[in-house]
Amino acid sequence: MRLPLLSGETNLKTHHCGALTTDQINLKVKLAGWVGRRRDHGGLIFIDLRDRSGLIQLVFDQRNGEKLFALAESLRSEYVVAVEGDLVRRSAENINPSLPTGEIEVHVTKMEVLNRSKTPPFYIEDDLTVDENLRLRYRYLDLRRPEMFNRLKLRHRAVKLVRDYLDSYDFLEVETPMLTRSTPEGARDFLVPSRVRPGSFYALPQSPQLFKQLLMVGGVERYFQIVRCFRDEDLRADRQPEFTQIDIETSFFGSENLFAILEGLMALLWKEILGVDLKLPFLRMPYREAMNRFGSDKPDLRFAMELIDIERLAARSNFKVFNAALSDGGSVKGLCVPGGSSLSRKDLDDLTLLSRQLGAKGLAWTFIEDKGWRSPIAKFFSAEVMDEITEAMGAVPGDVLLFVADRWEICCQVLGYLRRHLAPQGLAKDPHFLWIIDFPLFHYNEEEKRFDSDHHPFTAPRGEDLVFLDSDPLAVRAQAYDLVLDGVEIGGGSTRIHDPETQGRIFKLLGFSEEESHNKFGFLLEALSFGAPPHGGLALGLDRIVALLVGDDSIRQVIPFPKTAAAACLMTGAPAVVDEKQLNELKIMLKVDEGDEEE
RNA sequence: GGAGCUGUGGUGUAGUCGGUUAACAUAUCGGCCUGUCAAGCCGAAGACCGCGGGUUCGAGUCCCGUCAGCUCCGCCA
Repeated sequence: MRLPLLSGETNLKTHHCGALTTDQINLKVKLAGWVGRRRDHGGLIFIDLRDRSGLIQLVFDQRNGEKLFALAESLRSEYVVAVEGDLVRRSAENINPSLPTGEIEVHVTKMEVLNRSKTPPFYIEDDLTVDENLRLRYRYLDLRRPEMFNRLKLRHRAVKLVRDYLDSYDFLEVETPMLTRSTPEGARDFLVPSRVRPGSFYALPQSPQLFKQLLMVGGVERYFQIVRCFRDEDLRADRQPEFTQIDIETSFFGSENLFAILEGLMALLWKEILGVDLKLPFLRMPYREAMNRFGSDKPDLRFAMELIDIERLAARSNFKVFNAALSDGGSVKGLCVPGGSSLSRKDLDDLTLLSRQLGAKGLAWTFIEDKGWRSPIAKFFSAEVMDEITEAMGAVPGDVLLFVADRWEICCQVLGYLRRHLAPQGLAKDPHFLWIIDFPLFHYNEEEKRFDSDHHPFTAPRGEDLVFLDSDPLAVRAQAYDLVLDGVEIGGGSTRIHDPETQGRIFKLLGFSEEESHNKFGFLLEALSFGAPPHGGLALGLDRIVALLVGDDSIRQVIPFPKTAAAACLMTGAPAVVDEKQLNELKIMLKVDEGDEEE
């Protein structure tokens, strides 16, 4: 690959190292990059010169000049050099078949050391096993590794595909504010103090939700944005305090069109980046079914192990735990672990403990053997019922059955967790996309003793469920949907409320007073009253999608400068104490004891 | 807020039942070496075992606390 902009006499590079091929043989080339491995044979030195494209072998021969050779001897790892030389074909016995540039090498005639380097704290090469602490502290060195550069590149390609694809459907990329106002509900906001109005704060957006709706009222019709979002909550492997969404909103579009557009986008990404053809359309599954069958609103469909309802059979037992759950209006559900006989008694105790921590009162279990059940609870069941349960759960000798009897939500949640926990190892990458639909509009918040939006307060209820809005809010289904891939929620969206009257009713149900609604969402209610079009959209988690495309478990791998689990940046030291002067300007006084502060 | 795992030369690891000199590889530095590509050979230097306290005649090892990283629960409209 020739670099047209870099071919002038004054430039350091005419080619990229890894892009050189036999086509350039006999050319004079100028290269620049980092010194990788150095193989010093005394009178002959080989250097792997690395740039973002890959590496090529440089050769220095003592017989071709002492001065240049002495300079080559002084090179160390990660020195930055510019060289000039002849690209030559290696003799047959010197070809390295494991290197893309293994048939060629550069006989250097001129070299300048552009910069020296301290000995790096870890090797700049792929497949390294080094403490993540170090990688994050020296992230710029970590990024020099080809593996990491390829992640950046793949992310760039994905984003470009998204932009071009949405552009081809007349979506317009529009920017929205980063300094906005804090809204109730949802995640904890990151706050930014106002200097001009002391005591007041901006919030960084958790998502551009309201702005994109206002863009619909503003007549944009098809909007998207690759946008940073901020949530001040505890981190996970797939959660960072700042992350990137592919944010989409449409007017006059309808959710069917939206599904089709999104499925097309996923198909494009998987085809262009992984060469995989996705089967369209994606499966759709109601929330209730996902919970009943898989105990999760983001089920991993790469393996079976479905939860089985055994309420009717449980009712025929003398097991008090089952009977009590049922008479309280709860459920009894089971999970069959194929080959579970390898679980030890301690494993089962651990699973029981885990179930308790997840909210269940306990975990019942039985081994399935040729003769039937081997279980502490076998005595509460007739032989007939035991056989019928075994059959209902599709169990064969060698399996273990796990049961939870509790409120329906607890049964689903706990067994769903155990299902994931006990999933077969080494599941192949096999994209099982699905839409989860028919989410409830609300859930009950035990702590606050009120209803919370399951999605967000701007989600439209399903028209036919509107009649329950006052009588039985929990029965109202939302026009909301999540996009799920192999157990990961990669996006979610909804049709929005577009009339101020319905929006007002929802705010009221959520426990906002008239004044509070007016105060915090007055601008939205007002906007809706000026001819808001029917609209809806969704947001995709870009980091998660890229991580899945790359095959990483953690989104830190695809974020160039991520935060640790304690939300710190090990490279810059953020967050950090600020100067007294800065606080004074903001009229902020810290409540922290002096002794607690660093510095 | 809670639970679990990890922390030993620059890096990756070993270190038994608590026992005296903390081992190995690699990187680093020096020497030899003209076809290596994880170059090779010879030599040198490099650790108060995350930090603090305790038990003990004696602690890398046991106990308590603490810090950092990771994973999970809570949390994440």
